[in-house]
Amino acid sequence: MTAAVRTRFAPSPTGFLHIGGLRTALFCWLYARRHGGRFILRIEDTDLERSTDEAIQQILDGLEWAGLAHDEGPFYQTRRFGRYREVIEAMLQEGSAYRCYCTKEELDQLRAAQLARGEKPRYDGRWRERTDSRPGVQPVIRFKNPLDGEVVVEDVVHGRVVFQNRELDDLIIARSDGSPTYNFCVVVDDMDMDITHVIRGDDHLNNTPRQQNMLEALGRRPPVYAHLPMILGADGAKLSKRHGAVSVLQYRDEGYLPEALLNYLVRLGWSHGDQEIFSLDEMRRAFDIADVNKSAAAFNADKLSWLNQQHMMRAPLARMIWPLRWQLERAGVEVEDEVRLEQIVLALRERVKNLKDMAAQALFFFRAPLAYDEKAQRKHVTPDVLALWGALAGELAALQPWTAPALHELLNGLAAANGLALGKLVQPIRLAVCGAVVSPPIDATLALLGREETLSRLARAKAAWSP
RNA sequence: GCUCCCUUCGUCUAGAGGCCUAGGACACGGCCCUCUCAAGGCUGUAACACGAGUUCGAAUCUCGUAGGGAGCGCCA
Repeated sequence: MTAAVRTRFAPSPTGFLHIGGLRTALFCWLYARRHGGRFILRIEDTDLERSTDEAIQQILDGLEWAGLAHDEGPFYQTRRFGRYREVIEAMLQEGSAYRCYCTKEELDQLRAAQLARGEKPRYDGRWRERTDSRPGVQPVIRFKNPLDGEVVVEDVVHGRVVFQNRELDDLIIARSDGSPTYNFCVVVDDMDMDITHVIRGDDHLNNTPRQQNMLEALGRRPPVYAHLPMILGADGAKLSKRHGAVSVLQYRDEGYLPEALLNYLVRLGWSHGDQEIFSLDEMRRAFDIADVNKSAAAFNADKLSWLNQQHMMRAPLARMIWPLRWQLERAGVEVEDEVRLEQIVLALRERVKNLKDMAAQALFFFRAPLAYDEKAQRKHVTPDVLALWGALAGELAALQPWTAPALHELLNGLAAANGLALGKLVQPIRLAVCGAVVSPPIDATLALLGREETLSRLARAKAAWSP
């Protein structure tokens, strides 16, 4: 029996959760779910200067909105300082770590000199074998990295990556104030939390050999590593605020369904034959970390939009209600009637790309238009049609029942009887009730609007349009 | 600068030596459907970075070159 899969997502709360982080979380989550394992959330907040509670909350909110529930945690590194100290003490005892009394100035000087010589800047190990100390200097603790030989990282996505130990220097694992550093905490945490699969961005690939060396010094076998390709901005440059390095919560605000965002993200670097649209369940069943490819992917907002619409068209109506209602509220309209909301979803979901637009397009169902599109008015409102408005109003008033099919029949009949193409009759009506000439089919629109409101808007329009 | 990683249509990708005159999707163009807008159907334009090898045969293997990215912090 193989050990249960345990993955972790370990963001540092120095900013919001963005697309890249969410994708990493998604892959960790999917992999754990796929294998009946556990998904652990760990907050890497050892940078006391830059970590904030707001950022932590944002990350939690973002993951919750996305539906990526963790099974354990969140664990905070700041609450584990005692444990780190304990491990460092042990390493000092058995000689895999040592105190270094170099000053920052000294190190800066060393770096500058190396750079000037065209060398890779790195610590030269000058305190590695010393046992004395330097009065007045608080030492840092460094890990004693092997001097020669190689470290082989067996990466699930990149394959075998070999590093030479002589390229690696003795990194600092505890600052002079005693606080532990990232590369060390990760190792201890992954070890203590029994993480079996470390899935993270490939910007960490270069950290991996040192982490593996530390793990070895601690007497542990390395976990399985999977380094995911980066996500680039639409122009192929590094993701920045302009591109989509915005909080994932902003996607919620813009009217995206989380399952659509996740679907978009899962296809960045991963594929399953020719399939483009995945439900969460399908993703879970089909996903395998071994199918992830190596190259960075550019973010494409058009495709995300398309996917969002596809998911809206496929979603159960009930699932669409709360986000639509939320968007409507943000647009200033409170709606209680869920049946009506469902009908609106039905009428609009194939004509908009997101819920925010859906709410905007739905507004006329709740508020009569304040103005009419002038261009459309010039084009569609003719004396011929206006002459029919009396008859139209009369027939509408008498129509039984007030349903889309009945309305359809009525409009068709009226147009035919007067030798008009249906469009000639319908566009002015559309303009009268919506204020514009874009809406769902007119029969469905009027059916949803109701008889009373329809008649009142027709009358208002007629008054506004009559010379 | 050094080390590591990456390289198929504009973009996301399929492709694991012959199935490839390179497939799908988004976007873009055309046609159809049609009361508007969409959605949908059909269809078109468009790619193996370059150069050497290996092989009967290479998008697929090897080596170079070029381009891009990451790391080299008492940041994570």
